[in-house]
Amino acid sequence: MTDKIRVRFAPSPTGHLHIGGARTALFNWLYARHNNGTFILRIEDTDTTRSTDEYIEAIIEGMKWLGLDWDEGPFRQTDRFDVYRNYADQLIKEGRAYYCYCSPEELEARRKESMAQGKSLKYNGKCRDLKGPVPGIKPVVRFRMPVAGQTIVDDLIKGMVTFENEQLDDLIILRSDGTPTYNLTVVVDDVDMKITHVIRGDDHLNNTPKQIQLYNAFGYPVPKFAHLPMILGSDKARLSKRHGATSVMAYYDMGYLPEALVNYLVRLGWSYGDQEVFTRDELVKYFSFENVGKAAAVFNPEKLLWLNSQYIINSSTDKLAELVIPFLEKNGVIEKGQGMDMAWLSKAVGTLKERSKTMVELANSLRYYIAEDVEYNEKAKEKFLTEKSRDLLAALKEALTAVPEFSHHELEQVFKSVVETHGVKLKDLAQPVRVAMTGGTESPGIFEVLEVLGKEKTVTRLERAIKGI
RNA sequence: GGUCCCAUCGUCUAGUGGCCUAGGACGCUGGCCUCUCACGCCGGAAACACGGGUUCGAACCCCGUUGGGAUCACCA
Repeated sequence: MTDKIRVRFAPSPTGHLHIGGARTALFNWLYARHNNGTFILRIEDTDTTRSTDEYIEAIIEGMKWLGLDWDEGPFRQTDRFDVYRNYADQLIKEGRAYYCYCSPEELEARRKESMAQGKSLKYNGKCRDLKGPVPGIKPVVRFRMPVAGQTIVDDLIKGMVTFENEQLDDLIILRSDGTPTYNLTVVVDDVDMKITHVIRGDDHLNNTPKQIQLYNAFGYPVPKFAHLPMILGSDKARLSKRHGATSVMAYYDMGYLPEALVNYLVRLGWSYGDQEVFTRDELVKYFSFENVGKAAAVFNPEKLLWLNSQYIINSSTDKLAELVIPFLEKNGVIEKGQGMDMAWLSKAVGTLKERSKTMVELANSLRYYIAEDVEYNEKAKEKFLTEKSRDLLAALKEALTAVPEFSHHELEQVFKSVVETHGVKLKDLAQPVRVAMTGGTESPGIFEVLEVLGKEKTVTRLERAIKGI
């Protein structure tokens, strides 16, 4: 029996859950679920000046929408300051950490100088061997890094990565106000929460050897690491607001299904042969770090859009009908809280789902089914609502009023006979009717449209079209 | 600048020394289907960054070059 796998997603609440964070969370979640492990949510809010409760809520909202459920937490680091203090005190007592009285200005000046001389920017160790305190200055606490030897990170994705210890900086673990910094809190928490695998973005790879030294100092076993490659924008720079929407919930607003985003994100860096579309169960079943690539990936909105359209096509019309309601309220097609005939809506959605790439598109197309009247596209009206089509439309209206049942089959018969008696092609009738019904030239099959619309609306719209010619 | 990471079509990727004349997907594009638009189906253009090795044989292994990225905070 091996130990149970425990992983965590540890966002800092200084912004919404963004695409990169969501993917990190997703890979953690997948690894936990694949191995029947435990997924922990930990909020790293030690930067009290930038962290807010609103962002914590936003992150939780995003995770819930994506269906990334956690087993423990959310824990907040601000609730655990005394824990970190104890660990830091222990290091000071053992001489593995020391007080540093250098001022931020002094440090900054030294960094600039090092930069100018082309040297590494690490701390020069000025306060390393200070005998007593410097009066009048509140010191920070620095961790004493080993100055010789190497630290090797054994990474599940990158392989063995070797760092020279002399490159490692004496990092600050306690600020001058006594609050702990990131490098202390992650290690302490990962130790405390018995994290077995640290899965995070590879922007943390350079921090890892320093953290390993901290684990060593505390005498704890080092967890396994997996550093995921970054997500880039189309210009190959790290994905940011400049590249468009980066907040996960912005994708909800744009009409994306969470399953599609999840599928897209997991394929950014991970693959399973040639398969492109996965169910969530398949993802959990197949996931492995062996199939995670090492190279950074460019975020490609077109492919996400295609995946979304696939998920819409493959979703049941009942589900889609439920999901589209908020979008109909938002675009003003229905009133908030207005009752809907869900069976009918579901049928309407069925005619539209394979031509809607997003829920927003679906909701917009639904307008001509639901609204009392349609607005003509000027060009469409000009081209198809003509003298020539007036008689056809009139004949159709006549024939339709006699039809008892508005079914696909019945409607097809009626159209056929009208077309035949007038010696025209189906398209000569279908397009004008389409404009009369939807206002435009693109829509589902005309028989489907009429079936959903029903007799009353169909006849009314035909009359209006004829009158308008 | 120091350190670290990375490198297959425009993009996401398959490929783990012979199955590669390099496969799939998005996008682009030609056609079919057809009452329009989609969906779907069939076809096309499109890549191993470069240079050295190793080997009978290299997209795959090694070295270098080039190019990209990350990081070097009293941020996380």
